[in-house]
Amino acid sequence: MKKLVTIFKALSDPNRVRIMKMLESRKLCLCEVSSVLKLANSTVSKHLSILKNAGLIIDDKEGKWVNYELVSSPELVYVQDMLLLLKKYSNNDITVKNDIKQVKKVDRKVICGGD
Amino acid sequence: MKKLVTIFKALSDPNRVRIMKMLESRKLCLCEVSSVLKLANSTVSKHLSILKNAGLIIDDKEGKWVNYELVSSPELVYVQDMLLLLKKYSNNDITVKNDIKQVKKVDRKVICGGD
DNA sequence: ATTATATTTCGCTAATTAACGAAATATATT
DNA sequence: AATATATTTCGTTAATTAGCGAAATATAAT
Repeated sequence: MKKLVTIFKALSDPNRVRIMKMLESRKLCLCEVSSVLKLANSTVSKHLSILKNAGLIIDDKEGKWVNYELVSSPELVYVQDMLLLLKKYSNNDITVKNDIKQVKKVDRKVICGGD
Repeated sequence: MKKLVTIFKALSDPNRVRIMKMLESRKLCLCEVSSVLKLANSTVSKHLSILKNAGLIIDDKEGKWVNYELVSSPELVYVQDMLLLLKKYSNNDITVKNDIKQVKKVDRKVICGGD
C-alpha cells in the first residue's frame, strides 16, 4: 500500500503529471522539460527526482545530458496502470496537449546551450 | 487533469486509503472510522472532508450520525478506477486487511456513546 | 588544464498539511 | 428547556513542499 501511496503522491502535482505525459512522447533531458514547463532547472530536477524515487521514471546518462524516460512497462506494472489513467483523464487537457506539441519541436541543442 | 490530480492528492495519504477500503465494506460514521484508525475525531473529520471534496465519498445525515459512503459507481467513473487500483495494490496490505476485519465488528452504539 | 554547459544540491521563503484539543454546532433524548 | 452525544470548525504546532537563485559537481570541448 505504501508503494501505491508514494505513486499517488508523486502524481498529485500537475507539473509532475505534465512531465509523465511528456515522457510518454519521448525521452527528454532536464533542460527540455524546464523549457516546456517554464520552471527553474532546480525545481524541475526536484520533480524528476520525486518521480524517480516513486519508481515511475529512470535516468540514463548520455554524455553531457541526462535522459529521463518512463520505466519500461514490464518492469513496473504500476506505470502501465498510471499511464492508462492519465490517458483516460488527461488526454483532453489543453495544457497537456500543448506540452506534447512542444515536446515534438523542442531540441536540447537549441534550448539548453543558448547558441 | 485538475480533477485527477485532486483525486491523487486525496489518495496520497495512507489513512485516507485505509478509509476508502473500509468504506468499501460498508458505510461508516466518523467515530467508527476514528476508532479503527485510532486518530482524533477532528483529524478524521478533516480526512473525510478531503475525500468528499475530491468527489470520492458522500455523506448522508442519519439523525445523530453522519454516514459516510463511497460515491456510487455510475455517478463517478473515477471512483471505480481508483477502487480497482486499490484492490490490485492494497488488498494484501496487512493494515488494510486488519481494518476491514475491525469494520465488520465495530458498532457505533458501542464505540461512540461509551455507556 | 581551462572553459563551457547540464545537472544536482544547498539554503531560503511562502504555502500547505497532518495532527491535536478545545470550542462551536446540530440532533436526540429526557 | 436542558442534557448528552456526534460532528465540524478553530487555533496551534511540527513537518513537508514547491518554488527560486547560487554554489557545487560532472562531463565535453577547447
